[in-house]
Amino acid sequence: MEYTVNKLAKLAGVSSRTLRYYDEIGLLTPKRISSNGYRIYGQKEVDRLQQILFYRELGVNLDEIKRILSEKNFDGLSALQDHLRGLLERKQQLELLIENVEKTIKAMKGEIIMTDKEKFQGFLKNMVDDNERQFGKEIREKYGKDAVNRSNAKVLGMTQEQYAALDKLTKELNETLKKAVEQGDPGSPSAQKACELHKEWLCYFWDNYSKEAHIGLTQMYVNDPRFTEYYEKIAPGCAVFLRDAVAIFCK
Amino acid sequence: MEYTVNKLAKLAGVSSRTLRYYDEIGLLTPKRISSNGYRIYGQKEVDRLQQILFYRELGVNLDEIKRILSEKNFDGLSALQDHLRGLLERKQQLELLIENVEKTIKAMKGEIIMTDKEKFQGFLKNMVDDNERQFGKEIREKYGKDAVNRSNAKVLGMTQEQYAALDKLTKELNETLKKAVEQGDPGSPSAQKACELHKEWLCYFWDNYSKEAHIGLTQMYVNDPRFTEYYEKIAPGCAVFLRDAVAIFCK
DNA sequence: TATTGACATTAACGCTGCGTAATAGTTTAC
DNA sequence: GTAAACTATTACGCAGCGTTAATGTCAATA
Repeated sequence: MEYTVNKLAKLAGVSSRTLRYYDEIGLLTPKRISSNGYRIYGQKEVDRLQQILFYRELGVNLDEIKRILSEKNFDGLSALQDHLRGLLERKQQLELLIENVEKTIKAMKGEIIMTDKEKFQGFLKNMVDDNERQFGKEIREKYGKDAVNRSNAKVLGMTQEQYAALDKLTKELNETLKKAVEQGDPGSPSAQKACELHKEWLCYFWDNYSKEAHIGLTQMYVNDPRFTEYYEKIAPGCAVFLRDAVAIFCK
Repeated sequence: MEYTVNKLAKLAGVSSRTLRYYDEIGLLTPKRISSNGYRIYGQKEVDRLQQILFYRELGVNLDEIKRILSEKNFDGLSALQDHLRGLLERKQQLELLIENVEKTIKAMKGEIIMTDKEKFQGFLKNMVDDNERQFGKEIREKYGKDAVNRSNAKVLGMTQEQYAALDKLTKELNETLKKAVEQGDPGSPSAQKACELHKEWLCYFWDNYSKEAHIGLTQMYVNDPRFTEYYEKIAPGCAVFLRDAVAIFCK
């Protein structure tokens, strides 16, 4: 049985271009060239193509396949074992990458939840203010200021103590941070204090803290203009400063 | 602070070629070009490069990075989530590949152990024959023929029963296979019987049998000339026939 | 028999993200 | 003043083909 390029291509499920390419690189040369210049393949070539595709499917590159098939002693086993090592390495790298991306996404989400909460706090504050303007002390008389706060806190899914503590912590963090930035040294005690506070603060939003995530998050502050902007409001250069400080803090 | 290519390159830990390339594709254009034609980068460019490298580290391609950074609303989160999906897909493909390679390696090892055992059997047989020729019935008198066999079997790490059973099974398999090939139909009862025997036979070498591995192994018989040769001795076209029969058998 | 459509051929660019020359001009250091 | 160190542009190379483009050949039909 003899085949032209397309016949063989269809038989093996590859493109004719692929066969020409394999001819070009000397991986699979036709049995003969007919008088009209057509490539003619025979049974031996079909078999060899099968072997080629077999290894190709396993991700072996064409040069390697050529080597494997050309070697008399045909040690496909150790070739595949080498290949497997490469694949496992690639897998490890990929897994590392995925882990990083997931961590980053988590950090971003943490930030978004936080900013959402802040927005929501602002919204509630306005509502309370409006209520107060509209109804004067009525509301306070009915529920008491603490009751309103309690309700706000509840909506946010926190106990009032937590809420108050977070509020206090946020202010403390921002102040400490501001002062530290003014001093200018990311390694200074006040900067490191700010890092400690930032870590505490983070734990309000994160289920599990890790140094890497902390470093990643502060890098995010620098990379993402939206977050940078937020921190620029506290002090100019604050995002970069915090990142550098946290890098020292986590070392 | 202003930087020429190499300054910025060293600062960011990339090559100057990379920066020129980023300029070429419009990913990072210098702040200005000085009178001598040198690229001059400013602080803004440094920051942008940081962002670029941040995403690059996560495996995002340059076009995508350009898109992310150019978008006003800068939704890095969903971009990363998209990216993550791609990565997970790649991981899955890679894992599939690894599984296949491992399976193939296992099959090859099974075969090699088998061929080694065959060689060893041949070797032992010769030894026994030689001994018999040299020492006539001396050996048999000393240990008895069964004792020699027992010792042979022991060297092979099998009980004598196992050894005999395997031997019998191998012969039965080969005969059945030969007849089936002569009949020519991989779906025929005798062919399927051969498959059943081949499965049994395999279980002498494999700890855990699977249909996929069985199919993979018989494909190996076709792909690997060394194995093909072995089966060709039983009957012409035997390897291909067995593969096709097992494909039906495992269906 | 002339034409058409399905095939075949070679040659060439394109993709990704740069590495690596080659060639030539500029700035800096001694 | 000259050499060393830097800058620039241009362009090939990498892997494995996909994809035109321009052209030739074969089998079948009008």
